[in-house]
Amino acid sequence: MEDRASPRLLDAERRIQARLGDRHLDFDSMLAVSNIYRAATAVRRRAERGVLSQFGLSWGGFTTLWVLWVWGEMRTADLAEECDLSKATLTGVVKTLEKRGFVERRPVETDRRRVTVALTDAGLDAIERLFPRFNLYEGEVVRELSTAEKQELAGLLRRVIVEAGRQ
Amino acid sequence: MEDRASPRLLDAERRIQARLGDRHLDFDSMLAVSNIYRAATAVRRRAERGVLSQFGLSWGGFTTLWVLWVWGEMRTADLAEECDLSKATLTGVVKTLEKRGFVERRPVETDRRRVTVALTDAGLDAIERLFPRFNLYEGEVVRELSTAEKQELAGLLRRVIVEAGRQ
DNA sequence: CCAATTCCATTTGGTAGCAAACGAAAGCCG
DNA sequence: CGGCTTTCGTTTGCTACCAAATGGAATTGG
Repeated sequence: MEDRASPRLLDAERRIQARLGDRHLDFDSMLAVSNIYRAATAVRRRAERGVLSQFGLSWGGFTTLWVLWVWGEMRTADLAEECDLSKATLTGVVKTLEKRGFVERRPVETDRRRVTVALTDAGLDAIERLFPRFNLYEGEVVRELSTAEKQELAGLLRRVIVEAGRQ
Repeated sequence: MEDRASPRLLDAERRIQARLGDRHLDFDSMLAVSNIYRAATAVRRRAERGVLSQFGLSWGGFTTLWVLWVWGEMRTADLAEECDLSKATLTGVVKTLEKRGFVERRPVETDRRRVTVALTDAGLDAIERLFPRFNLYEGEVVRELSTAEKQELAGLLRRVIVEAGRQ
């Protein structure tokens, strides 16, 4: 692999191994995991500085808007689950989206503990204009990969998600 | 791919396409990108709730400790670069690590604007006990992948990192 | 029915993360 | 030198993120 060939990485591996003494180092797993994290950071950063900044949205804000667009009005708990956020975090994100006028909270008549969240007209307009651009951006960051490689990547990651998701 | 086969995902794809009308949807890129982000979140969450919580460290705190361990005392700017954080963020992380007693700031004699950061004895002890466990954890989250697949994954991600890194 | 429990979103208190503004220190150059 | 510019790390102001605590609302058992 090209990663293996990088002199910088070989140096790092040597240094780590030196500090570990004769203990085992699982370098392949280390590289896979750290690249997952680095890729996510790079991808998020680029999106937030590019497409998303035009609408004043964070990654989490965009995701929330997108989920509401695709699935429609939702209860807070389900929305959090779908966005892969804690309920506490979602409360904050929704607050920000409300401030921007993209989203509104609606009390549930039958159960006054509950609240649903739905897109406003402005929110609908924003996501409809934003999503095609976001999808183009997604295509750009994986432009170096063939269709088969994109699917391969998604599949490998999916297995990691499942494994890491167990508790 | 199994992703393709999931009825939930097919439903989502249909709903998105319905909202897009006849505009093009690059579903493969979308799936690749969103899985990168989901995997990173899952992996980070599991690490912070597991190994890292025992030492009261966040992902960023661990990374910083690890970089200092491998590369030794470093200037703030270089450390931020190596940890893939902004200088501002690193200031905060170092502050937390100082509070925990893992790290210390050292003024640079020859240039009083500069500061270096280095592990304390406690920090060295922590990372030496922590890293082997962390590396085991890394092995666990990618346990479903063969060595070749781990390398394949790392390589694919690397190409995404490079592409997303261009501004 | 009412008391105890469970369920729900929010609040609280903490860390992490960024960009932009700052202030101090070096360096530059006439 | 001595003023201008650049280079540092930090601060400021904001959003995001979590776990745990909270308080109001439903539900359940007796």
